[in-house]
Amino acid sequence: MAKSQDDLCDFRIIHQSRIEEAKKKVLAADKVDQLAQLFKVIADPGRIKILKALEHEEMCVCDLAAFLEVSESAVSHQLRMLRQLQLVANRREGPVLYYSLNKKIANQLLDVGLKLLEE
Amino acid sequence: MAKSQDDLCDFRIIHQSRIEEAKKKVLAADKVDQLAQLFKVIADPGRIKILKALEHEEMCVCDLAAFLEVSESAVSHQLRMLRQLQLVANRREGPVLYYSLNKKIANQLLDVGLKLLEE
DNA sequence: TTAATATATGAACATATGCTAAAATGATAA
DNA sequence: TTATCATTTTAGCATATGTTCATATATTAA
Repeated sequence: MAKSQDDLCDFRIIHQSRIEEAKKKVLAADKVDQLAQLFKVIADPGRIKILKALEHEEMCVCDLAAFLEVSESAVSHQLRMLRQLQLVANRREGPVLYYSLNKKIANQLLDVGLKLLEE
Repeated sequence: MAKSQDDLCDFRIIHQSRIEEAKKKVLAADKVDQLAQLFKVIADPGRIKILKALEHEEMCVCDLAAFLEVSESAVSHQLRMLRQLQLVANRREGPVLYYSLNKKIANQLLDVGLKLLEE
């Protein structure tokens, strides 16, 4: 992992030392990508409303569709994203799937976001 | 704001009471949209790296471009988004703009996100 | 003033995202 | 078995996003 002037060919460098410092302290690339993915999943009004609604009690897909006033298919797509990151989990009761929060810290994320908006 | 069966025409309702509860407790629509916008801005590997880099010290556009290994124009576009939400601020010294964090709580958001990924 | 530097902006393009519609799955009841 | 219900999945399309390239702005130096 040699550092040389050659690495810099394309950039005007004003503060080489700051760049080195930043590179030393940067998060691992896969962590950054996972973080971005997480925020991308939360960055949607519908999915935010789902997380907030499930804070109170579990709900089935059909309930959530009525609550959000969108199609069940659309809700199902959104739930899949939340499921992939394990932010929600489901429980089957006959043909009905009940969704609930799987990571309370996800809603903490929403709360910190709200606090930021107030500042 | 009358509630009647007519409101339900498009949905099969399984748990009417849960839907009512969720509607009562839902965040204001504009808050939800602002939150989504905030997370959207943070939901990008480049912008996450910028916020993390600025945690240590202020940097100019050219430094950030070298650090991220993308064009200065691309960085500038990303900085604009961060600026619009006032997550970063800049200070001019001659022709050079130095960017710094404007809301530390933004990086708290990243930390909570990282914690969530560990769970 | 002109030229050079640092950054910002606008337009255009490629990719990603989120919805709808239709078909597929899984569970239950007849 | 067949039929039905709740949900998921696939495909297609419209919109959103992020980058590049070219141009514009702001500051400084000559």
